[in-house]
Amino acid sequence: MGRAPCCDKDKVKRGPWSPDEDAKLKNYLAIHGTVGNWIALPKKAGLKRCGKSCRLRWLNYLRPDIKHGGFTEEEDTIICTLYAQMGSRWSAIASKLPGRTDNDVKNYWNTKLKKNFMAGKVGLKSLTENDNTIPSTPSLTQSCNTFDAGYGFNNNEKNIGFDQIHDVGVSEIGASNNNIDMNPMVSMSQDNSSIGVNNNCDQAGDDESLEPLMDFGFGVGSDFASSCCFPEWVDFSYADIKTN
DNA sequence: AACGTACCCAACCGCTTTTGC
DNA sequence: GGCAAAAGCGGTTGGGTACGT
Repeated sequence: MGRAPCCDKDKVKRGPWSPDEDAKLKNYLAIHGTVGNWIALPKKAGLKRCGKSCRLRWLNYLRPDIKHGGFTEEEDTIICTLYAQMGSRWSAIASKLPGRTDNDVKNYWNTKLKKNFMAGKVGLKSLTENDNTIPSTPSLTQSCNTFDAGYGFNNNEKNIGFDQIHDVGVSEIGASNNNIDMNPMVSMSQDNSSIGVNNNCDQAGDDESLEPLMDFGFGVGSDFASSCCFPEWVDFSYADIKTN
């Protein structure tokens, strides 16, 4: 038994919205506002639509503050930066882009931006002390500074390439995980789609000792690994952490 | 011109989270 | 605190269009 459907699919219209339906929805919301019950809205507004469909149509298309044009380079950079930091949390990413919806950002990423990102055509934004663009997050890794502590990376260096962190030993991982406090190794998975932490308590190089730490959710090609860089402030605390 | 393929994006689906009783 | 309903969210689908052969 699944969850009960939110509406009777036989009695509601589906598919693309007509200009007439858009007008009805807009008019209703102009008078009554968006605060209220979306499930009851279609009936009140004279629409044969599911409430969820009405909500989505309003949020993704009809809202007056929606931007309908193409994305700017600045927006590209912000999306890539935030994606690297928090993964596919599209609503959170969209909230940093005025006028953009989560659906917009998601579609744009999946169809265009991901490819450009992989190809290294889109850079990542560097974080400064006063940069409010990026939400503050608990840090799993201290990123560049951590690397810097033991391995002499220049603190002013903005970018660390995947090829640089491939199999590089680090002196400390920011998270307090007792299993990885003995000189862990950070390694890329074979397809470069994830980073694992190798607990040095086990024999180095033993695949079974590789603790998956981070999964990017996309198969990063070797081109990407060698061409793409992450700035020092990027942490991956929001990335999916797989357990065995 | 006809066909196949790739791309774009609106909309849907269903799971998770939040809210109200 | 428990439950149900509503809202929020991310993944996926499908129709339309552009482009290449």
